[in-house]
Amino acid sequence: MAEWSGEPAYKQMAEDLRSSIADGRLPIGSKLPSISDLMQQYDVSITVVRMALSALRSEGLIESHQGKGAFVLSRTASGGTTTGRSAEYAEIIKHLDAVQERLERLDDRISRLEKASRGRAGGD
Amino acid sequence: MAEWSGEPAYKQMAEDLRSSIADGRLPIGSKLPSISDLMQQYDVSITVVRMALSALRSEGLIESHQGKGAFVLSRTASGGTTTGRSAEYAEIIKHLDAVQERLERLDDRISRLEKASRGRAGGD
DNA sequence: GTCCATTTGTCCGTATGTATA
DNA sequence: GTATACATACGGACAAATGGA
Repeated sequence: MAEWSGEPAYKQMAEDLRSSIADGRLPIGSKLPSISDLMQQYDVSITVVRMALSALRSEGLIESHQGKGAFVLSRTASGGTTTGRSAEYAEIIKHLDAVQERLERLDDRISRLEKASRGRAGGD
Repeated sequence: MAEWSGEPAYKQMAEDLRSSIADGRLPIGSKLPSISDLMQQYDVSITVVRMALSALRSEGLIESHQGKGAFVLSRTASGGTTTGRSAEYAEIIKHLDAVQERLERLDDRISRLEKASRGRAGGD
C-alpha cells in the first residue's frame, strides 16, 4: 500500500475499489481480482483484502461466492446518511438497478441454453 | 461453542447476541462483554468474536469504540434506520430482497443447466 | 500529568473446509 | 482429479483510545 498515513490500508483499498466500481473500470457483473491477486496488487496481507471486501459487501456493492469470486452488484453505495429524503428513493433505484442487471444476464444465459437445446433437438 | 454443526460459529454467536439484544437482556445503551470475555463465554477464538461483532455492526445493532467497548444501538436491524414514515420504504426493500433471493435461486438452477449442457457437449 | 490496565483497531500469517472451474 | 477461490477458524503482534490509580 506504499506510504500513506492517516487512514488504514483497508479503508484506502475499499475506497479505491469503490472508485473503480463507480466509474465503470469494474463494470456491474464483472469479477473482481481474486484475493491473492489483490494481495499482490496492493501489497497487503490477506487480512486487509478481506476487510476491504467485507466493507464493500456490507454496502451492497459486491457479492462473494465460494469457489467463484467476488462480483460487482451495483455502482452506487448506500452511504446511508444522505440527509435528503430522496435517499430512500435512490436506495430503491439502486436495488432495482442491480435486479435489472442480473435479469439481463440471466436472460442472456437462458437464451444460450435455449439455442443449444434447439441445436441438439434435431441431431439426437 | 460446544458441539454444533450446520452453521458457522460466528453466525450462531451473532444470532445469540441478536436475540439478547432483541429481548432486552442487552438493553439499548448497555455495554457488551469485552472481546476477551466473549471469547471465554462462547469458547471461541478472537476471530469468531470479531466476525460476530462485525456482523452486528454492519446491521447497525451495535457500535464499537476503541478503548471503551461495544454498545447496543438498537434492538432491531431494520427498525433503527427507518424511522416512522418510511415504513413504506422498508416494505419495498423487503420485497426487493425477496426478489434478489429468487434471482439467486434462478442463478443456481441455470448454472446447473449450463453444467449439464457442457457435460453433454464435451463429455461424450 | 504520568503510569498502567483494559479494550478495540489494525495487521500479519496459517490451516482446513467447501464450492467452483 | 486437480487447481482455483472464497469461507471459516485459529492465533499473535503492535497501535491507539480510554479510564482509573
